[in-house]
Amino acid sequence: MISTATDSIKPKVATRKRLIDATARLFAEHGYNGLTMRSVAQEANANLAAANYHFGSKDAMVLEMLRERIQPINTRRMELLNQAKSSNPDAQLSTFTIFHSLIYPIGEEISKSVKLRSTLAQLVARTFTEPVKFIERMHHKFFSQIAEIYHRELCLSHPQIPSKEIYWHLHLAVSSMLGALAQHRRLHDFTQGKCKENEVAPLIERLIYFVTNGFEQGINHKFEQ
Amino acid sequence: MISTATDSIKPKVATRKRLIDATARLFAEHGYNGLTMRSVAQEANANLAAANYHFGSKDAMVLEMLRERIQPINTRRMELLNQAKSSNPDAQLSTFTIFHSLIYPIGEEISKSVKLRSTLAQLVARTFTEPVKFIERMHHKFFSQIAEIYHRELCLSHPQIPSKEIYWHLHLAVSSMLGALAQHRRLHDFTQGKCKENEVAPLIERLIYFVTNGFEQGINHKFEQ
DNA sequence: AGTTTTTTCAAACAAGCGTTTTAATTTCTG
DNA sequence: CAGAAATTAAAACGCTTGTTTGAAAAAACT
Repeated sequence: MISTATDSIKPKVATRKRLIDATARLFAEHGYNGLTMRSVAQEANANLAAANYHFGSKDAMVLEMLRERIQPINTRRMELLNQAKSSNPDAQLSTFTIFHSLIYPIGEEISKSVKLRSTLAQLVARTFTEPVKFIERMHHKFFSQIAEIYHRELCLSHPQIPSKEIYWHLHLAVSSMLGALAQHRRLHDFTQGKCKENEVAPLIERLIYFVTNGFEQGINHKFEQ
Repeated sequence: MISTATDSIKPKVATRKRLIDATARLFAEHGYNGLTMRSVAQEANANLAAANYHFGSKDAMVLEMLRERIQPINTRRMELLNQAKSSNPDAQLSTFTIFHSLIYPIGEEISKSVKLRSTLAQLVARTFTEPVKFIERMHHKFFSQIAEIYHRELCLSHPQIPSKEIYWHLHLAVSSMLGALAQHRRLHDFTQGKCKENEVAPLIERLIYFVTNGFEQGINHKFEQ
């Protein structure tokens, strides 16, 4: 299992990568319960037992796939956020800048690979809607900390707004982002063909403005309680 | 199967209702594939064969449950919309009024029954994210026509905005609504306990404002292409 | 080279799935 | 009340699921 001279765990085999890719595609399309070890093996041109050999179990395989797909997005988010902060160390970040750093990396990742195009949006979204227990735990581990980071950043930018109100509207903003990703594949049908699914950039651009405006107007509105 | 004197199909039995209720709860919690005939039977205190006897198949049972749960919401939407139009026959509807009629009925239905509270939001949302084919078809049949109605209404209220741009932002608004419903059960965790899940009214109220503002500001922004 | 480790492969396992069957029971009807 | 219809119940049907096994093949290493 250990490769050459380096002591890093790097199995170098192509089968493993093919399995991960197949897992990503099938998980995005059919969800956790709809993904079967046999379908993954077939899609990856691998033997049925290969998946269990490389990952140990179906759970472990799906988790590893999610880790590999989601980690780069979160890394990029922190990059953009820190970049914006360091370019203007004393000023507050604008709401737009904050949400841009949250949403834009997803668009980048979707556009990066044509093969992933109609897949990644749904993959990310599905991690939030899948009812399987262990995926919920994983989601908590992966996303709760960056949610806290964004909440803190938004509080700094809007010192006059109560923390709880920031929470409410950050929740709405994140929910909108996920909803838009999840529904993206329906865009063509929904709009009677007027908007094309492969228009990723226009969607991301409008989405960033949408949540920015919803957030900014919302926190300044007087709600009861 | 036919009851008393009326020739309407009304099986009068309580078992059928218990099965539908159990189906709704388990579908919302575990999705289509995670819902099993045996779990439904157990949850409903019925025999395994009862579900097949009453509905013929798992598919038919789930479809019937969805029909019974979603129909009232759509009916109420049309009620509110027509009510607003007839109270001011000559004036255009405000964006807020339109989205209020779209979103508010869901809050009503959620609050109506305490038992359904944490269920209906996720149930509606799940019909949009479930990857199962026949649910997608059903979804199309149920929602595409009312999507058209709302698109037409928004075009009437914003005659200067191109139809396509209305489509883009209606898509974002609907996606936000669904995302918020799907993520609602995570609200408590997400906000570190600051916002409670059982606060349905505050969520619905903020959601209506959120999408209204996102929509109105968005359609007036100059996007490329 | 030979030997050890890693990877593939076909076959089988028990468990859970939706559905069907057949009989017992309840409920309605005349 | 008797007979018919509707409903419930238990058991079994094939089929698919994730996982395991043990031998064959490939790759790596000294």
